[in-house]
Amino acid sequence: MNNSTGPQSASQRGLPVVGEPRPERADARRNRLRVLEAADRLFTEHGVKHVSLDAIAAEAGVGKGTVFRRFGDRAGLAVALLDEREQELQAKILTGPPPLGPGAPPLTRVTAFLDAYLDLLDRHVELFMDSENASDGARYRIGSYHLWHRHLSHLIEAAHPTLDADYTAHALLAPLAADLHHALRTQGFPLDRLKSGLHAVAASLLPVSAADPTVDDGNE
Amino acid sequence: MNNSTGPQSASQRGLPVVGEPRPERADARRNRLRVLEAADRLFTEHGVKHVSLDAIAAEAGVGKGTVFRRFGDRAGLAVALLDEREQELQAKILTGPPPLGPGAPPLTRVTAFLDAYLDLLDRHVELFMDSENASDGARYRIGSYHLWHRHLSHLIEAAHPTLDADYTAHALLAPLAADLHHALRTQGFPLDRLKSGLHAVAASLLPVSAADPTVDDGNE
DNA sequence: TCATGAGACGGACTGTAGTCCGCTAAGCCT
DNA sequence: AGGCTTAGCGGACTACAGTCCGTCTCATGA
Repeated sequence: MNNSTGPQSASQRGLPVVGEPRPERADARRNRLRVLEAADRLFTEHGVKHVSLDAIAAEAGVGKGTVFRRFGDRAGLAVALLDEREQELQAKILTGPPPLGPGAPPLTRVTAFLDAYLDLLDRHVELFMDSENASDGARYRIGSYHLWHRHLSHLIEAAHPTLDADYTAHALLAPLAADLHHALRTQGFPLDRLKSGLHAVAASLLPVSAADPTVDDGNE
Repeated sequence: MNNSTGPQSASQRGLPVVGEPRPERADARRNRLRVLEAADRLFTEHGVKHVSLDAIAAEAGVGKGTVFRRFGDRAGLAVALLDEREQELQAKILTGPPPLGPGAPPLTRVTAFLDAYLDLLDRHVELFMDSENASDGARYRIGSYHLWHRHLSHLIEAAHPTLDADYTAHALLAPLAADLHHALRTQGFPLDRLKSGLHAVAASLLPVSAADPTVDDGNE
């Protein structure tokens, strides 16, 4: 899944394509890459929330309109920057080896996903905050959110068919909100505590199957 | 608990006070009430997110600076408007009759709280969204969030001492984020489904005590 | 090669959040 | 009552997100 805005996609990634309406124009591609590089650079240097889109446009040597047409808004730009990192996790989930990938029992896969996501989130909190909060309800419109949701939903359904898997998946993703993560980390919660806390929640929701290893209860 | 910004409080609410540094000046009080009324009126009339703070200041007949000095930012104004409604719930929890108030077994009280909060949230989603998202991490700095958190944390601790009550309380509050609630309702989830979904999560986390009535599993 | 038009470009423009600071007046003290 | 201190006032100002639209360029096919 590719969350970047704009008519790019398979063709830009070297895949053979047939029905795609129109390939990305050369200048468009050049500018897209310039903007992403500039944003990456400035974000790293000054911290995500101290960089304005004007500054990014200037650094990239393009007009402001170009940035907005391409990425929609601040959230869209953050999403595009996170895309690559998230795709890695998405690939591991869909086709990688267990416990993230298919093959392991549900609770094990859920736990592995939560850990992997928390690691990713922790490494890029600021960017995640931008991507989730820059516009109202942005988090729930992003493609990757839907993918995480579908993944959890299937696992929950498999492990416990009488639960409302759809809702429960949302509830399990809710504590992964970038905002909350940032607040807790700032309050001094170590990452491991957040992990084991969430493990305990997941474990209590899903029955342990015979194949699941024993799961820590999340005590301190 | 009173979340409004500014030197108001007990003395304005008719309580006898001794050590409060300085009472609110008459003009300050007058303007504070004007702003709240104006905001309430405009929000109701045009929808929260279509009303600017300039417009509120104008409607209230005060300068923009006055609004900001008093409420800090957009989120602060929303918090002040929600304050009264939330205080009602807070009172019921602290001193009201069971199941919200003290006396009922933990899981029952948790469930009652979740229901009551969801009702409140559903009635004022837009205002809640403003109060939680208008500034980064605002939700976790609001006084009332801490109160809800402490409440759940105590109940969790009582029902299941080996859990990390502090973290688990955050995790249980996470699905109550205004943003998520709005997104799910917009997607067509009925309120009752959100309630029973959360009940199921709470019930699986906390052991049912002898005194708890049987709890519905949240199935569809 | 060149005419053509879809689509990209970019910067001026708008609207809003939030800041600042010189001015005003409330309330206390004599 | 009158002066004085101090909190409150308010609007001009800044900075930023996001829009708009006239201009320019790439890619195509004749």
